[in-house]
Amino acid sequence: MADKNHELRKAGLKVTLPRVKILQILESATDQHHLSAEDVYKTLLEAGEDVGLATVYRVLTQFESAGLVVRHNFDGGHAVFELSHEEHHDHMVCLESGEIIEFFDETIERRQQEIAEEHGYELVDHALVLYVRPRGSKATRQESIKK
Amino acid sequence: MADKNHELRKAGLKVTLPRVKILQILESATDQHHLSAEDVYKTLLEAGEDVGLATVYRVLTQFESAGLVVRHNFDGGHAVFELSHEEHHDHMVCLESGEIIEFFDETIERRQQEIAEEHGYELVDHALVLYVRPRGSKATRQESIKK
DNA sequence: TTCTATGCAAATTATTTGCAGCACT
DNA sequence: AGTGCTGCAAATAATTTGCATAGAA
Repeated sequence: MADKNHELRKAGLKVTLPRVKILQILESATDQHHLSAEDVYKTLLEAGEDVGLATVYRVLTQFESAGLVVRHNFDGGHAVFELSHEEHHDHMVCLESGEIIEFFDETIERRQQEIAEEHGYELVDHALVLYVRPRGSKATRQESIKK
Repeated sequence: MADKNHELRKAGLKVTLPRVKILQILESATDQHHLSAEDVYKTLLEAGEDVGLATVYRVLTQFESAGLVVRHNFDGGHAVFELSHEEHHDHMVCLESGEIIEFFDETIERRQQEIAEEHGYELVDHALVLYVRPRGSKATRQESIKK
């Protein structure tokens, strides 16, 4: 736990209850570690914490700047945040269950790099999301999960 | 032009002035054919047309359902629309100029397909955006264009 | 005439900001 | 006391919806 606090200090953020709690929530979200600000907020309320939604947004944004979390703008209006792993990865979203699967592919990574260069650019970042459905399902892109 | 009207009819949409105008705007946006609803709205106003912003959103959404346009949720809050080309392509966004470059890469397309399958899924759609900067530039992901 | 489509204003959703009070140094 | 942090409410930004009327078939 001194560990976690250190992460915050290192980021130039004071160790406060909301920040520690939010970090905990992000860490303990094992099954689905992509949470929206609203998700985090609800979890806090359920835990009996008295934290405002505005603070959740502020803290998540600070964490993002500090590199502690990554913000994703998948389709569907709201952003989701995940604790930043050391290793980069992309995402696959199941249109039927809303489940998010992570993957990493060396070939794709390399090609992206090359493509940017071929066009005279330098690759800074990228966002790749595969929208998929279980084999045989009829789920379409339109009916994306609103969750 | 009977051509365009036919496109609309084929989509089950009546040929009305707002729809025809919006289609024209999308077609004539040669240099940068990725327009936000607001962009389209402004262009209409400049052209002296009396069309409401709500209608622009409604029409663009209808066009999307009809497959006439594609909606992209790049970072930065607002969606952009482009006339759907027959051939699929992905996008590269220059963090410095905001310019959007299109590209297509067979290797990446194939790998995406394979990856979905390896995980037991069927690929329905995907979104790939490369955020790039001119060689030597210092532009970062954070300061993305707000345009 | 019969619906569909549109304009306008009000409603929503996601997120940000202003501000007065509290906390820690 | 000083500066950072927080909750709450009000402010934005993007997009959607309700409703009475104008327009296409």
